Amino acid sequence: MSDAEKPTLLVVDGHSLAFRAFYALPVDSFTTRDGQHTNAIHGFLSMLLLLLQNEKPTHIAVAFDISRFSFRTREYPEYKGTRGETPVEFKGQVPLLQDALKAMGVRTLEKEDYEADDILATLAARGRAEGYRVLLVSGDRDTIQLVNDDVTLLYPNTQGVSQLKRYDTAAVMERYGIRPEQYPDVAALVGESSDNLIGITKVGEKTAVKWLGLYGDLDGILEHADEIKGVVGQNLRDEKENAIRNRRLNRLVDDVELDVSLDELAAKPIDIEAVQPLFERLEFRTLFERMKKIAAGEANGSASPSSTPAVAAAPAEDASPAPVAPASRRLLDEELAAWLERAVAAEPAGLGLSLEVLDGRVIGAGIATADETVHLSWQSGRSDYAPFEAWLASDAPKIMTDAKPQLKALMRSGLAFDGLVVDTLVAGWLVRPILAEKTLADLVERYLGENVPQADPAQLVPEEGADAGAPEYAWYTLRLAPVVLRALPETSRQLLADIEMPLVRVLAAMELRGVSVDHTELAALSAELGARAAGLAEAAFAEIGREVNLGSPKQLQEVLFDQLGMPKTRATKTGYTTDASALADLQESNPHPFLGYLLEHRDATKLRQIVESLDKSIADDGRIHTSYGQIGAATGRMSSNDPNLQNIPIRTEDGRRIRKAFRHGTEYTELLTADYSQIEMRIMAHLSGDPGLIEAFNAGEDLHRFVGARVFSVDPGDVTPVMRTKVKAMSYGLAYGLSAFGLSKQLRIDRAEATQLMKEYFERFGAVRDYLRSVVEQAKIDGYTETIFGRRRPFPDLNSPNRVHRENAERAALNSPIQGSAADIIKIAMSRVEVDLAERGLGSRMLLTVHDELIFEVAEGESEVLEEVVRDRMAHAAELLVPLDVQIGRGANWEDAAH
DNA sequence: GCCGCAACGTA
DNA sequence: CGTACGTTGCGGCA
Repeated sequence: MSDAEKPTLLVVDGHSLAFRAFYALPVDSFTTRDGQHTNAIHGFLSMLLLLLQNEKPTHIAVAFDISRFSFRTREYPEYKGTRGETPVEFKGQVPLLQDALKAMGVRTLEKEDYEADDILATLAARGRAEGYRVLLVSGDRDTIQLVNDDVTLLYPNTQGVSQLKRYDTAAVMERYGIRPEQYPDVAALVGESSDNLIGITKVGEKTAVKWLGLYGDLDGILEHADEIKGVVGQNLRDEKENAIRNRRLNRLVDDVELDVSLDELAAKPIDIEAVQPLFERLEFRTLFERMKKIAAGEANGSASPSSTPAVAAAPAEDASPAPVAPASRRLLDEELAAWLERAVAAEPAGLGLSLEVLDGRVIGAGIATADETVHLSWQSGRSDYAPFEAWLASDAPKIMTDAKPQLKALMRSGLAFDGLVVDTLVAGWLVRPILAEKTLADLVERYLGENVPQADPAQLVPEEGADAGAPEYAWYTLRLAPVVLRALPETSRQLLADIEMPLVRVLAAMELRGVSVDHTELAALSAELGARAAGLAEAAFAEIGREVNLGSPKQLQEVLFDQLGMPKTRATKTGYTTDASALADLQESNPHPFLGYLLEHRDATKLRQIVESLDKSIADDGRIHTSYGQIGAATGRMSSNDPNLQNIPIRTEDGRRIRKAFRHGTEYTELLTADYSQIEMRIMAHLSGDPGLIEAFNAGEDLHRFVGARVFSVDPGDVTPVMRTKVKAMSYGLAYGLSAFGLSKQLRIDRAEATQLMKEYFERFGAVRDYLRSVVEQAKIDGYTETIFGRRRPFPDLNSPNRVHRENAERAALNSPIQGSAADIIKIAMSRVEVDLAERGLGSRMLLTVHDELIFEVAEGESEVLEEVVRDRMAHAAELLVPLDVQIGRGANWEDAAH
């Protein structure tokens, strides 16, 4: 019998697919008038209808888990133990889904003590034996083992359930490099965090696959475990029981007793009348229409396979050929002027622009409309390019990709620029602030589904007359913009236009300015720290009678735990931690001079590293030019790199000496620093509306004293330093999702006291707790959090069955609106300050930003006016329920300028 | 030479 | 068992 003649058995893992649908679809769009959530049902049925339409199964079953307990949990209670409670919003949908399936004539199956996957395995085996083509649909990777010539797995991708990836034997081999039946061996070695199965340390998919290639299967690998060298070999020998257990648990049972025959699973024609009342109740109008069509089609007996597969093989094969950038022309003078005028009129949303940069200077440009591109070279002082320069300087809208380095080149080349309306890279980051696309080619692939020919960056040297990439980049950029913008919610578009786009040139200017750093001072400090570190190392070696590499955690572990016999510290992936807090604990329990020397040595070498790297970063102009990452941080913050100027030490005396080396340039009289005090707490007061916290800020009293007075029920004057420290730690920890455990550890108080402190705190500031809870709740529903200015951050892990992942996501989620809103605010302030300084014609300039702090270089006689501008612009960047307080200091260097 | 990890600096 | 980053050196692997 040929495949086409075989009957097709479709078996769906109901729970796993409905669960995926639950998280893939926004719950608020799928709630009936009487409040019943239907997103899981809708997503599931929508997928099922597609499958019915396209796969034309002759037999269908949907398998469900009865509970989270099965023979596996009896055998290994921790199995799937990290999975949290199923959300009630989901649970309530399962019976309705089962009702809907019944009404559709689809048989549902469940079996006490087994998981749905075992039912899949059983039906797959039976189907195969009885000559069926079997299609399995499951979101559980364990089902990969069931794939063979007759059995195909359809696996949902991360986006949801409407797109299923088809895994036949070849696809499994391509994706994993192994045969399907070997998959459980890989999973057993690697572990499966969602099932709470721990694998062999340091063994990932690659290693596991390599071993399988060498030894065939898990048994073979274990037999030859002695031959495997290195740490991983030892890990395998030490932890082989894990792998054996995992393999036992991930083997699906393919002979579950089911009181149903395959014949009984024969697909019945959909009885529209039976389905109608339920679909009406669920308010599934379009779904009902689709179903009617399918039912009608079935009645017509159409059996030919559909030409539109619901199941996407990797890339679409029938896609029309990707459009190619129009050939570029070279234009000058009047021609160029005329073209630009036409182009600007033709593309009211903006022209695509890509600049060619060599050694930091502009040497050419590509400009694009939808169907034309122009390529031009540029040299300073040539009149031919006047129209181009005028266009650049005008506010005619321009669309770029990764504009910042190009704007820097423009600035260096003395070209005025205005009118940046979209940077597709920044826009793409707003769409996906985590894992954002990093290059034009990434963006084109994701949003246009095309490949940029020749992925060379635009900065390559173009031969005069040769076809460089700039016109093509400009053209792709132009086409990208509307697609990326469409992916942005309205609030984010506002954010892009009002905050991010103006910021691009501000950051470019700051990078160009750099900050003056005194090499002599750094060199002296480095030498001093080096000498100190050497002395400390000597002393440390003398204590243990040998020389080790103090920078090697591994060697330190030998010293501490083997040689000195100290108690083991907290475990890490590779052994036991030797971090500073652990060493401090050891020093308390097992005092030893070695520990003290080691800690001091760490401090000295760390500082020296920082000093050295800063020193190396000083450019010829005597200044350090950091780069700001506008699209680095998922919360919306900027980052700083090459070098990172946002982590210059401040807490220790030696650290502060580094800040002394950051000073004003020769044309300037001093540095000015301005920072927001307690901005995150203020944002929390605003977002939570907590009356107590709002009062605290409006009272103008020391925040921690005020809060301490409330929490400990004493007068503000009677708040002791200890009390103040405690509430301060609590307040700061709040925004990070601090637990009682973490609080107790940080304050070195016992758990009970920490719990009590939190209780007292929340009794006085209950709205804060309510707010933090609501952030997480809302994010679970929406799938993202939002800042005051509408910046969104998605949280796919918030509903992860893995507890560790989920709780991490929860803390990140509750922190995100706070940290992100602070970022929004300082970004607004930066742009406004920059504009204001320019408009007033001041010579003072903004150099650095460190999250809630801005550092300026003060021009002669501008001290007061600068302070006024900065304070005003920062304080009024946002109007919150509490005032934004700005602290300003001035001094010859960064340290002295701190207040 | 690349990579993951531990450690540690800042807000 | 506290969020967000970037940088460094070590050690294992190729």
